[in-house]
Amino acid sequence: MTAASAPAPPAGPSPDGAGTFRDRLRGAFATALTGAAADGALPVAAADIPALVDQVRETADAKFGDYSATLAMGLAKKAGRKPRDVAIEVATRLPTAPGFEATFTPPGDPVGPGFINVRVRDDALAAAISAAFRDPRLGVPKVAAPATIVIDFSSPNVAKPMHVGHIRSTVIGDAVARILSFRGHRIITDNHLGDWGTQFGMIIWGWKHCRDDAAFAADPTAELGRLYRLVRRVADAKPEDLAADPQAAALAARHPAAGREVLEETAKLHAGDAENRALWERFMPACLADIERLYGRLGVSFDHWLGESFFQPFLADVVADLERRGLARESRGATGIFLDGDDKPPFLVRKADGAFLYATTDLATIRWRLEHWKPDRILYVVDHRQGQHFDQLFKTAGLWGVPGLDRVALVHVAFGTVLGDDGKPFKTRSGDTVGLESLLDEGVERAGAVIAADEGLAEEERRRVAETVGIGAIKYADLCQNRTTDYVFSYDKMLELKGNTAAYMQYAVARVEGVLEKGGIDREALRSAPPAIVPVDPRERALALAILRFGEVLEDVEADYRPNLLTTWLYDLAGRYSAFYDALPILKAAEPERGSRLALADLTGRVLRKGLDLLGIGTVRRM
RNA sequence: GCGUCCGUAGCUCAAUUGGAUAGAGCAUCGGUCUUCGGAACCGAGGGUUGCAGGUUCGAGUCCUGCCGGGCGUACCA
Repeated sequence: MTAASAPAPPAGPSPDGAGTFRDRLRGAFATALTGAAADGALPVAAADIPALVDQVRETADAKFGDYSATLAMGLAKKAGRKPRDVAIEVATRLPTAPGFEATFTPPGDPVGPGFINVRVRDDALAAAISAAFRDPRLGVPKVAAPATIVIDFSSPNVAKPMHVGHIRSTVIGDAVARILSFRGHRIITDNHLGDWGTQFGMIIWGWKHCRDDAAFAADPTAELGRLYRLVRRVADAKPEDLAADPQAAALAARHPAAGREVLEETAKLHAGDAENRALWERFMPACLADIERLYGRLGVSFDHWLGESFFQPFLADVVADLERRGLARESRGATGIFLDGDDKPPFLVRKADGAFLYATTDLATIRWRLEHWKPDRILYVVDHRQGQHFDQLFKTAGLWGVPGLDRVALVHVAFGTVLGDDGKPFKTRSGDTVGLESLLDEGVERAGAVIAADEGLAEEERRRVAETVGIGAIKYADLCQNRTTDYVFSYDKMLELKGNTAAYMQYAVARVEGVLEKGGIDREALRSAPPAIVPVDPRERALALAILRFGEVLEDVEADYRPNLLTTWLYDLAGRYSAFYDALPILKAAEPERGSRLALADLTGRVLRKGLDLLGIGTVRRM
């Protein structure tokens, strides 16, 4: 079992015309290295070859060619030879690999300490663009070995309205699901709702002691959210909170044991108490309707909604099984697994009052998923602050001995916190957490103001465009950042029309639409009779090469579950298109350039749209 | 205290996981144009990558020690 990181995705390098350029080149390097090893020219074990060909990458600078290999430098030490000699040894064998010469120009002398630089042949580039142009997958190959991957994301606490804290898990998880699915994996998305924990004890206690029936009738989730916040203060009974909240202070004075009573309400719910169970069943539909409306607006959906309550029947057995195997034991009245010695905090699976914890649920969930879905990987798209929990969870699972655990990769896809411009967690001016709904509303409203300058849009269309641009901006701002770092939330930055933003990309798509519309081009006809591709200008070549990196980028995204690699590439692609479009006439050009450029423009538009779609971001024809 | 992540241009962030001269946007300054959508394109200035050592062909990235911060740390999730 791999707890910390994902297994390398199947590279599937093939030397013979299929796959991305990088795949083909890696295949050729594998052939060359295998040959060198067989001749005894280089000390290369077959098992080392995948890691070595991994060092074949896009060049940092176009002047070095299109792809570059750095493997000679590392190999030189093992071989006891000069890096340049090793590079020459490998490079001279490349042209003998099947299909190499049809796709690449033979590498020249190694550069610097031993870089092997390779350039794609222009005719191979043109052929690949033609193929991508006709391909519904836009030239992106499917993985050779599809995996079954469970993605656990969003997972809101249903007792309170969704807020800004849910956005990253939802947006990143959805994008990862879309990308891996397009890559050809079997994806199972599961919304592991928090629908059974102490938060329900709080709202049940609140319901019994301080509910507002009229408010509940008018807006159930708002009233439940109010109860949750209020009872939380009462139960925690922190002096500074109570000082700021007279109502909570009064309640706390009347109910000094509120904290214990909340836990008792939770325990009663878990024990099957009829009254609490009925309340839970009454609250749930309203909670679910609320969050489903938000998912609809975000364009996010799930295959399953197996929340904590679903796994409740299995929890006692999980603990019993852990005890039977000698993993879990009693301590201070609770039950836990001591993973790091007796003096370190254990991984608790049962509290002293007998109630179970989310650790218990997570273990039961793993077992259930293994039994029913037989996944190769389970991804948890969850806040980095829960890193320690997942360390302990994965460690415990590794010791557990449930069938299938030895061959599943459990991965915590962690992400940073959303901050306000003061560098602290994003809050409203009054210090409350920001509701997701109002966050989206403000984004859409501001987007509306930005696009208001366009005179040609009818009111109805303008609203639709504002929704697409506003929500796209919020999602993109999140996805374009390295997911492991915290990021500062700023409407002004995310709605910039230049730079690495959704609006810039959406605008690039709309410009492509504009050109084709202006030229009266029938895109279906264009695609059924594709024009010859003649990339004569360096800017055309750069654009074509970028388009064909789509599949490589998606592979890189999967390797570390990093959607920001996709946004970076999309921004680069849109920039190359702008440079191309600015410098070279399309409609006014003579054949064969006209047809070639029309095809490049159309293909760029489709690739940009597909790339944004894989991020869960929509596009518009006009904006 | 222990664990963990981070410190990169004035600001917000990248950097293909050890590769070639550390890149973008905003802001500042300058240029292009008889607009296929100028919401564009091209360019300039701006850096001792927190500090000090070390490892090697090569370090923002790995190791050690400091300085400064975020987060987590027994019965919430």
